[in-house]
Amino acid sequence: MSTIQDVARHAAVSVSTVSNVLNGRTDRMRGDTLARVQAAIAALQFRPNNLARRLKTGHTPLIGLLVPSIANPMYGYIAREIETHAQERHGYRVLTGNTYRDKVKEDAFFQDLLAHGVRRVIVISSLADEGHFEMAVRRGMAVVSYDRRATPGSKTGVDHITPDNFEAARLATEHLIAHGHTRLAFATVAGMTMSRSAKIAGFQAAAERVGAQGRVLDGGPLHEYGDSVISEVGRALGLRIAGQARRPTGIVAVNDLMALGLMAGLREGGLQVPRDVSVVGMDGLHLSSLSNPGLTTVQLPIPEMARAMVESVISREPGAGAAASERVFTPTLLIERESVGPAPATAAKAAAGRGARQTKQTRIRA
Amino acid sequence: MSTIQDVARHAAVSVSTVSNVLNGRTDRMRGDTLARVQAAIAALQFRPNNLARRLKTGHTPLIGLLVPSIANPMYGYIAREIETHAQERHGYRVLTGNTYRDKVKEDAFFQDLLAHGVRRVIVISSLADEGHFEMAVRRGMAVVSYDRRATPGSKTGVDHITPDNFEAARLATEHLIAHGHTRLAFATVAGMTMSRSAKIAGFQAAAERVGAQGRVLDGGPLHEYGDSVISEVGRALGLRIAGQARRPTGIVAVNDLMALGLMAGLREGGLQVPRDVSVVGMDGLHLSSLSNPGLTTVQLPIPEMARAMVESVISREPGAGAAASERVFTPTLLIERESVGPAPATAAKAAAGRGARQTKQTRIRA
DNA sequence: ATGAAAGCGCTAACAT
DNA sequence: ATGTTAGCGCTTTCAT
Repeated sequence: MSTIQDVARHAAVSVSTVSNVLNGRTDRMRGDTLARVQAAIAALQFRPNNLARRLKTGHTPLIGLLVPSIANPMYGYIAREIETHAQERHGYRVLTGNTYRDKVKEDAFFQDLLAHGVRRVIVISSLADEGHFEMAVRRGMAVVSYDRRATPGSKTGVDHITPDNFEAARLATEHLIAHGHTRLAFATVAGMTMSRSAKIAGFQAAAERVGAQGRVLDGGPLHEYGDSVISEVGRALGLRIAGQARRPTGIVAVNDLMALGLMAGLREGGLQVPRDVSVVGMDGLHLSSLSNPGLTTVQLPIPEMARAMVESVISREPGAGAAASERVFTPTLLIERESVGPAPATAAKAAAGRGARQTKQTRIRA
Repeated sequence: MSTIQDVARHAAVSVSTVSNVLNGRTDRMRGDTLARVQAAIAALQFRPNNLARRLKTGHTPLIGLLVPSIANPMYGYIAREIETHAQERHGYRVLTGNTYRDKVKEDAFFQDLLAHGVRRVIVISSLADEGHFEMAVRRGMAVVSYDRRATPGSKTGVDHITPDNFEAARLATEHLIAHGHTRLAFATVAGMTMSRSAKIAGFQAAAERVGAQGRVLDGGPLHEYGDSVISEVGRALGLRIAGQARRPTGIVAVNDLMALGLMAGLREGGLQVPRDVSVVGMDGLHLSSLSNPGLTTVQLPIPEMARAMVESVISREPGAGAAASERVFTPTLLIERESVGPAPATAAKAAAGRGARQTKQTRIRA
């Protein structure tokens, strides 16, 4: 690998002149000098060393990305959108870390980012405590957090980008209500995060509007390996529900993976979706179109949010402890597939139509 | 952020002494000196700057990871295993890039890694040409490639870690044969990669052994957005197959996502799995346990391979153009679920048992 | 318009 | 046992 020195020698100029062309200050030199330097750069296949550059400038085109587990298709999707946008629009690369929702691992990741000179980080976490983010900001980082609201009044300087979880859950619940369901349930995992409680609130608001019953069913805690097994919690819950005498007829799942697991559990428990119970997911993962029956779900604007996070974290001055900002992405879409049917009580006359199962992928504006 | 200078001043020693404790050369000093330095480090919350360290040593604890798309659950899974192992066992962090199987993007990623001082990279690619990897090795990188065999006789110095694709496909096909299927097909996407052709060879070897018919069905090219939509190719293929008069009764899919899409397409075409046609996947993704019917699939030893890749890329001397090594992970497992049934011709007497669908998750040793 | 030189924070000879 | 010092490759005043 050739260095700036080699180029300077080759072009018979000083290193500062080379540095100037590298940094676009071409107006400070004669045209032929510029040409000579450029020729030398090409001839030597010179690539400036980011390391040295950053040691000097304190800036590096790297974004840290903290996710519970990249094996979770939802986070994989977000991560891909983030990486692609950061790379294509800003030339930034992404340093990804799996934290398994563990505070110690999150802290360690922040430490390492700092040591690597990374000053911009996007956090997808569910830890209630935002304390370590604030510490990071104090240490000179720009951080944006996904799927949680800003703590009111907090001056952390952490930006927040989040889907409108309340609205998403409300939408899902209204869809069930529109199909005649009144025995409603919300299926989630143990542990309350901001996004989960917002979803529950949206669910209950819709249920209360029509005076329907709205239970919250907690499938239990996540196994240590994070969310790639959230579907197993759903499966266990589905099995449990199938065994209940007076079970709900319409269920809103906290996310698509949960919904998929739930459907599997319900099936194993001898129930049919949507004949016996209807299920709605949230996320709008591509996977939801593959299930049998196809999962009706509320699609979140992932690419838009990913883009917003990248813009936010790159535009922000690292370490500037401004007031915490917050952007909520609200128009959510309901993708109608086959996992929702009429409530069993009124199902009789619709039963004749069963069997002619086709892909109805209507998009309804929120 | 305090520097090594601050620590030295605080402990009233020289920077080299601090550097020595940082690098474990504690035997070169008196116990009380060591204690003072450690106290100073703690007091100042000092964290060595990786940047500066690496500028000096030329070494940085970072691994580059190149994947077609992290949104593909299979790659997300591998990436998580790689990251976790690299981090926990070696303190390495991972810089991930999505390349969409595009040579230009792959090249650009290698360039950036070089500029960032990253000297170790794990490549999950399917590009036929390995030329740019060899270039990377020549430029001083240690690279290990997943899911492809070493080019015989090549002195590239690229390590290869791969599942035994031939054996995986053979196993899947034998399972179909054991259920009486003789009209067999292999479902894949357009474009021949090493791993795909190995799978096809395994499929055909099994088919030929019993004189069965073994067609290769190509669902068409992947949409530009890479493999998160490979299932759509499967869906289209499934639909096409459903319309064929003399269709196969047993299908081996190139991977789980393809199988899931295939089942959806078959279903949309009015066919039932496994009554009308049986399907076997390959990968063993957790998702395959969620489908309806549950997907019978050949499980690949992902965690083991991920670990091997990390060990390989970390232990190898960067830039050392040794002979290309190759490790094939062979004992593959067949996970039996519900997507395989008896071939239709002999299905009559088994038909009575249908309906009592339960989760049979037997593991058969390969 | 171009060059000389001082570091950025750290490591590792090479002193002492 | 501990300290001094010369860089790693680059950017950026400050000179010329």
